[in-house]
Amino acid sequence: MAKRGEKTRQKILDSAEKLFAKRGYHGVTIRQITEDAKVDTALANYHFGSKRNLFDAVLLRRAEELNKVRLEKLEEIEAAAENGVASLEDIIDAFSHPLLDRSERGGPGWKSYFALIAQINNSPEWGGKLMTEYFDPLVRRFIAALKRALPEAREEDIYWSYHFFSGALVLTYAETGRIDNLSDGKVHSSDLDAVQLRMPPFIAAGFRRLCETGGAKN
Amino acid sequence: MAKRGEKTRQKILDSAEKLFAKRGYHGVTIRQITEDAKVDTALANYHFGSKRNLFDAVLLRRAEELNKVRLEKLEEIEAAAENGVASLEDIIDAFSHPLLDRSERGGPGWKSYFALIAQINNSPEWGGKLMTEYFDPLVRRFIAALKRALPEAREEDIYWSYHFFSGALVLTYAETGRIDNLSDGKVHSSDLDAVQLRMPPFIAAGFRRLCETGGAKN
DNA sequence: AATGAAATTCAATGAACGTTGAAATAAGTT
DNA sequence: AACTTATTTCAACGTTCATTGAATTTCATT
Repeated sequence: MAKRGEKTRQKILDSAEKLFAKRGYHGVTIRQITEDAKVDTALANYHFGSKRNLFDAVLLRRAEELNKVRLEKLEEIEAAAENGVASLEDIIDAFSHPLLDRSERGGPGWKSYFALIAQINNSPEWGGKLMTEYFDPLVRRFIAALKRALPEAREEDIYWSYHFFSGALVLTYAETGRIDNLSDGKVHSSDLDAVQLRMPPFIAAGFRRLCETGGAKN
Repeated sequence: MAKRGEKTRQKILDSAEKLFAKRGYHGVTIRQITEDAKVDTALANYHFGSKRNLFDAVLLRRAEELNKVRLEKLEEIEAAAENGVASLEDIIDAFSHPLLDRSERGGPGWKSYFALIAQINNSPEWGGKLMTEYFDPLVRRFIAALKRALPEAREEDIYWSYHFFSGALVLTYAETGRIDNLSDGKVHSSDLDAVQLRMPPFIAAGFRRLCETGGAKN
């Protein structure tokens, strides 16, 4: 049974997740993490080997569940479609709903996790490499579904459309509060239910405009 | 004449911009910056007071030009429209083109600057506060134009649509190379001309779907 | 050439960094 | 209860951090 130090491990992971999300990898020290977790400083290195390994462990912990549930959702809607080809709106929802739902209702750990992913995603230091490492297979599976939903589309238009979609989604779960300021409180970045309502139609319309009607030329 | 130390100041700003863009505020040291700029370590503090002030100076240097040219472009297209109401596509282009154009053709300094903005934008540490500080007045002006272009829209739909637009744009000039990986080289994140062609139709279609046709309910 | 302010160099500050090895403690196995 | 291994504690390692004060150099103006 590998359970003696498991509680400590999880406490360190929780604190690391929270603090990395707030200030980024370089903005947080091992001492801050272990102090927040109320464990000895040396335990972070004992359990994870190095600060960098701890960072990877934080990312990996929730990535697996996330990839699993998103894939299941995609397969589900494809199975429900009579011809096996899911609708654009359903694909977009299957891609984004598991994320927004966990950020909204999964507890503070999930919220921190997504805030961290949002930072990593837009940084040249981690963006290309880490995101590819953790999420590439799943994204490729979704892009295949998108291609089937838009059989006439040119490949580049699919990729750019996905890119726009991805940017909109990532900024959403970054939850920086910027839109709260801009709208003078009329809209709240934490209202992810409002996003779940609006993202599929918005993004699907963009996809169709770009991928169905000859795209950029019109 | 305030020019004796100006060359040094600019060299420090250039190196700071480059390195902050690569590794973020906390991931860069004053020593790395001054070494890259080939000036003495103490000069960063002499000219800028503190590391944090240097960071702000980097952000401010190009923000002013950026806000100026984007506002001019918006006023230009509004003046050209017969009723003073610019088209959705034109507004979107006026908002994004000055950024993408400078990132593509403005030299490495501009490219670094946008990469830095992309990181800041998605981080809770800086995102809400700094972006608001440097870009709020301009964005509010654009949102006013969007409201005129979509007179029947509900305000929340405008804000959320702008939010999606903003996320797509920011990820674009982050240029993390992720889409290069995903597309196996069929699409390049550095090909901002391809984005300029596709972003206005994609985003405009999303706006219309959300803001014209009753939005989320359909 | 002399003056004085601005700019630069140099050396050093105390604080904080990630990491480590040895000692102490806790828990599972015999 | 004795033994063994995993975990935790404690103190310290050497390095690097942002910042600073004093000395030196540079340069425009006399």
